[in-house]
Amino acid sequence: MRNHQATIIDIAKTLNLSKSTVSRALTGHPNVKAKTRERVLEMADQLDYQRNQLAISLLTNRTQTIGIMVPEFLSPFFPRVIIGAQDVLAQAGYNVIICHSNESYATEIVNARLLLASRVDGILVSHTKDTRNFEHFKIFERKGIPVVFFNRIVDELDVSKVAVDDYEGAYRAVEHLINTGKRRIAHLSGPDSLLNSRDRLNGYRDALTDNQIPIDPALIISYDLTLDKANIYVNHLLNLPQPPDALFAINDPTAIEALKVIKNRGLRIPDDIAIVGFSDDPVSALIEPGLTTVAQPVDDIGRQAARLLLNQLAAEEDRPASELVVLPTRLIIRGSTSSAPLPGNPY
Amino acid sequence: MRNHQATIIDIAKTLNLSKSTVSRALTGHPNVKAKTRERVLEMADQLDYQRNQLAISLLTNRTQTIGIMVPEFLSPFFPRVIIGAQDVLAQAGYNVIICHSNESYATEIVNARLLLASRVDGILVSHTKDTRNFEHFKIFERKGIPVVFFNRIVDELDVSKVAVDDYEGAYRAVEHLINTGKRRIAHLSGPDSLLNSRDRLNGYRDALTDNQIPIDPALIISYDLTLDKANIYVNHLLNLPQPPDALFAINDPTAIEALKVIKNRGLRIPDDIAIVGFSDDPVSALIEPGLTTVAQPVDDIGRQAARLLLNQLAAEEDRPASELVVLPTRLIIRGSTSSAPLPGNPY
DNA sequence: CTGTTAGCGCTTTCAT
DNA sequence: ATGAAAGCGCTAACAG
Repeated sequence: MRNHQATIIDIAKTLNLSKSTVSRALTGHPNVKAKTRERVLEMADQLDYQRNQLAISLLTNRTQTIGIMVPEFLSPFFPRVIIGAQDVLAQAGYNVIICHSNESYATEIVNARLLLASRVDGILVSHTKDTRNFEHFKIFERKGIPVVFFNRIVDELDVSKVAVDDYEGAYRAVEHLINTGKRRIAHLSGPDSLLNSRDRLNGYRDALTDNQIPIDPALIISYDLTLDKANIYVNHLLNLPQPPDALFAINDPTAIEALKVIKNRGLRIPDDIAIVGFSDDPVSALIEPGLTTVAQPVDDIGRQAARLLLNQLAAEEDRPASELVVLPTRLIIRGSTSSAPLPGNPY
Repeated sequence: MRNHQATIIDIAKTLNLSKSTVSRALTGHPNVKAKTRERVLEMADQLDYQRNQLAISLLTNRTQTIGIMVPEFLSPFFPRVIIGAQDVLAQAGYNVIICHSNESYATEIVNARLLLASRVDGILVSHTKDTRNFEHFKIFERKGIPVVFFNRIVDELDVSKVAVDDYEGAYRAVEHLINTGKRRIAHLSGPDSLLNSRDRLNGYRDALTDNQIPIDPALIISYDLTLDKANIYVNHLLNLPQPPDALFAINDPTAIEALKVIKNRGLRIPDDIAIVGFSDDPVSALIEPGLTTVAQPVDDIGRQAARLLLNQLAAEEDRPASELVVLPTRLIIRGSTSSAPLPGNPY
């Protein structure tokens, strides 16, 4: 059974004060006699009083709560982003509600409604791979609730965004493969609905073209990020009449799945086929061989996104112009592309 | 700038109705003319109306929100538990606020206050390794807000709890090491403040004793789960005059850290030294050699904890008796203890 | 079927 | 320095 939760009225009654005075004492208003404040504080403590944030939020139209929407958080990427964001937001006095949509567009819409009903003051979003309509985010904009996209960002919304330089990261990765002598470089790409997926694909293409390597459409496979599909596609690539001598994967989980398949088939990595991933998930340093990968500043993505949101929140009057932050990536070379790791390489 | 958010009063005014009628139409109350309901719904849609959950919560004294407190969520364990719990809770119409205390007792207390002020209907808790005083959880109990502990549970609170059979899991793991011929089995244990740490230690001890192997205190090291310390302790163990021939680690991250140290020193696994972890983090199957580990039903821990909480929530009158659920573990044998994996082993 | 009224817990004028 | 009263958005009696 739910017990009665102490309210300022309870404190007021016991102390023979008005609730106004109690409220003032509790919030640190100057116009309260020191003695009175002391008595109020003591009684509040004694009654296990906790201010009811709901009532305050209803009054002020501010919940001090930020919603974070991510497509999943089983892989280590999004939890790390969330931790970074939460750190910055907590410092500014904001709480956080986390929603994960499990890569489902329908769930994402439900979650958006939920955050709207919870009256969050702003949201941080990385959309699902199936999201092509962004109407449910525009509602926030119309209501003046700031939205910041991160990692998976969208052109068609005029909001602040944080991304990494996916094009550049992909370009450098493929360039590295070319430098190690690879020529038939396959790309296991993500769905076309994701901008970062398209950017990485473009980086891959341009790196090949700039190095006079023709693009072979048979070596480019776009898939929906479901790992068992990755398995199928890697096998498909290896069964080609002219199989690839290198694979650039859209992300680390995909690369690791590929690595497993390739090892199972008894091929040598990187001699028969080299592999590069994207993100530098912690696993990538632990597996054998270590996975060469494009590292993203994961924490920073969250921190920056939170800061952009705070910028929007700070503006009392009309919304400040939206900002775009693009963070750099860093190629980390490990055994999956280089049998003799460079000396001095910290990995 | 924050725009005005449509309220039922806005709808009522535009339609020349009373707000009660609008409220009834919106909540699906039967006593509304079909035509009226239709007009209300249409106008609500047109105005981007979203019910204000704050107002309802203030009225009903129910927020339909559950707080989940975890010590960290960088390792994959807690995110997986949270996903399981969230799944069950969402089905019952509850939202979730996630707090992580970063293994800090002080942060945990702050988070508890926060959840109290947010008026959550219940909480799921796994406490920090530094939590020895549980007063901040007793406040919930006093207010009649149900609390369920999971994974890291506590004897001194009379609440529902979900754990795995840590003792049994540890016992079987050590027994397995003995069966493979190991005799000097070290244990890298967790802090004494965690019950599951103590239980695993007891399982380790009893397995040795039952097999007539004397317990050597020099081989038991209790540490604070900070991975760089694990590194130091593993080196320390290997430097002993009589180094261990096997290591049972409190969890997989510790085991993997040990594995790295041991490989770096050029020792053979499992011949020179075998390793067993605890939890079966996904990494454990990917590293080389694969890590033998005690698997926990991670999803189920979250689901069960959520169910126990719903049981408490469902009870209108006095609180139902608290329940204890102990889930089984399963030993998964991989290369770190067995150079020739058993045929038919799915891993 | 619809309108009126009270009140959830709190902050904030406006009086005193 | 303190009290009285209004009101945030909503639901739920209570009237009609």
